[in-house]
Amino acid sequence: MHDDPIRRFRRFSRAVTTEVGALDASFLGRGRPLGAARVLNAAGKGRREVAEIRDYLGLDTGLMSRLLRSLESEGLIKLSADPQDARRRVVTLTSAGQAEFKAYEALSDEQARCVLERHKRADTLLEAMDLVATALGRDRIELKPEDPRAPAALHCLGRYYEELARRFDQGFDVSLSCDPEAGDMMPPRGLFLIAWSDDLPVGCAGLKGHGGDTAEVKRVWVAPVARGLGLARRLMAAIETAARAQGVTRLLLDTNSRLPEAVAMYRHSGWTQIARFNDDPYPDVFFEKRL
Amino acid sequence: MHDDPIRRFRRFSRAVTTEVGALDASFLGRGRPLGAARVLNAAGKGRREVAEIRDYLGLDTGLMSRLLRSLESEGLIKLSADPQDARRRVVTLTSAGQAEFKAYEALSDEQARCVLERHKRADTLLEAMDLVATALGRDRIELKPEDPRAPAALHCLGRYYEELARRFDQGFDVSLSCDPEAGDMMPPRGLFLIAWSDDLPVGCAGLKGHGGDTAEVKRVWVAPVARGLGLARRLMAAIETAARAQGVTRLLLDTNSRLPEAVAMYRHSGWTQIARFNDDPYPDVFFEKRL
DNA sequence: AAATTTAGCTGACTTTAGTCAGCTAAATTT
DNA sequence: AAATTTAGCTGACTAAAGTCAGCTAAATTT
Repeated sequence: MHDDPIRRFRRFSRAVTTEVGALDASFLGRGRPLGAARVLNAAGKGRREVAEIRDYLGLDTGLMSRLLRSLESEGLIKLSADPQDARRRVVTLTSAGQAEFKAYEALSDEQARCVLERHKRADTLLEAMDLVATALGRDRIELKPEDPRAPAALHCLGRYYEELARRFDQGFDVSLSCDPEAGDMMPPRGLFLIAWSDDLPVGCAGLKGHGGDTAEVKRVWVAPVARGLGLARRLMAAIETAARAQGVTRLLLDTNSRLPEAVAMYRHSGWTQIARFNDDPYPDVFFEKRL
Repeated sequence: MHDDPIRRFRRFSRAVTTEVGALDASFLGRGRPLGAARVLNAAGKGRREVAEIRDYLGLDTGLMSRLLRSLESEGLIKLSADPQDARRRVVTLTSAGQAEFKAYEALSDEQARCVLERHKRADTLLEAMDLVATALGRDRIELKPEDPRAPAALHCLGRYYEELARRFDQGFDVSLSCDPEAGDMMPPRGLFLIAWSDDLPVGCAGLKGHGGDTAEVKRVWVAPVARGLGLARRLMAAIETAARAQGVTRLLLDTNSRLPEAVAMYRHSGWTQIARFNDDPYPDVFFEKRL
């Protein structure tokens, strides 16, 4: 009875409605209705086009217009015409607006700090929060190309290497493995994709090409908090699509029998096991796929 | 940067505001404003006194009165005077009200089911949800006396025994240990407390007395999802207070060195290690505390 | 018994959110 | 160049939520 999944889920909903709802309500402390505060925050976070903000917050054009007017009359924002298309309008925060935005940010940060500081096991709590947030937002996970040397990419790769080191008996040292050149994992020869759940990178996959009709899939990784959401398949499918678009007809990849989930996934996704095709010391299972 | 705790906490807040907020909005599908629906739900869940519901939902008397009026005119509730105090009013659901309440429950259940069914690792997700919900609601955790044979008590004890079985090399079989009689852990001789986080039991502790001035603390357990919140100390303090009130001047307890957190906690809470005082095969560390 | 407190009701009010039709002006299509 | 589409604004509206003063009647205190 106390293990009933539905009951547990609903308990969770109640808890976050109460607690996170209370956090939201604190925005009212700055003497501005929530709607206006949300618009100011969206603008502060870099959403500059009126249509974009309206869309993001799901507002009617009339309501949006009035909210902008009220922020404008408070002297927090300035509206100007988009130079490309004078019908569209662009929001800019005035310095007072910047300050007000920062005040909201500080409020949120402070609340987060309050909750986290009281916890002896903040790391466990955050891990759980990441997992829940990723699961709830699964339909909004986006795959975006990235430079494999960008911070988010290095974050993913670092986690990936750490995990390999934990899984392999002999550990893992990337300098002993054949680490692709960044240029080989970027257009036009290749690609490096990151899966974003909101602002957290939760997975990656690389396509290493050299312009020929064979390319290699590398660095397929899904964060522990994002497993079970079918993200690896989604990343693989995107990589394959990109490979096809780049004229690749044969894909290769190497992996290791200590990663049985990965091996099983490849087997179930149309990959054929083949003989070793490189002398990298880490992999012991090799696959190919004809596109 | 992607590991910044505050950033991660705020990502969680955004995710639940979006997702759980969307679940709430579905209540509007039944053609009733959210306020009225919330009152109906509170009444359906057993909150019968108007003041209690008003307090729970944080409503003004005027607003509450109007919401009750609207539910009454819909034929969903009946209001009557409290027999003890005719100023107070009591809400009763009519059969139409019961049906409507059940429809809301079914809606919530269905939403929970939808989210959970899509997840391959629903158990991991629920574990994380329990942890987050317990952490966020930590200030609302309540200790309540319970019959040690009640379902919630058996739930806690079962989890406790499972954990002992995992921790002890030789496993744990409660029938080989000295399992207290239920009557010894109930007033007036003893006590059995459960820590409730909303409707989930997340900890327990027993006081086993026999009417004399010595009593024993038994079955102190905190659910993994509730650890790090200081619950064990809170339970112990409540047990000690109850023991004092029952005229106990000396408390005993036995534990095991395979539970080092527990041993450390007792040491830091004024307990003194003493020699073995029973022949139970499982404990190997013994404590006493003079009250 | 009188005074005070408490629980709830009512009317009059405000704020916030949101909808909708019709408008202007710029951009795009024909 | 005319017609159409698009982006946003405005006025007039509604619904929901919430506030507040003043009221009644029951209960409690003095």
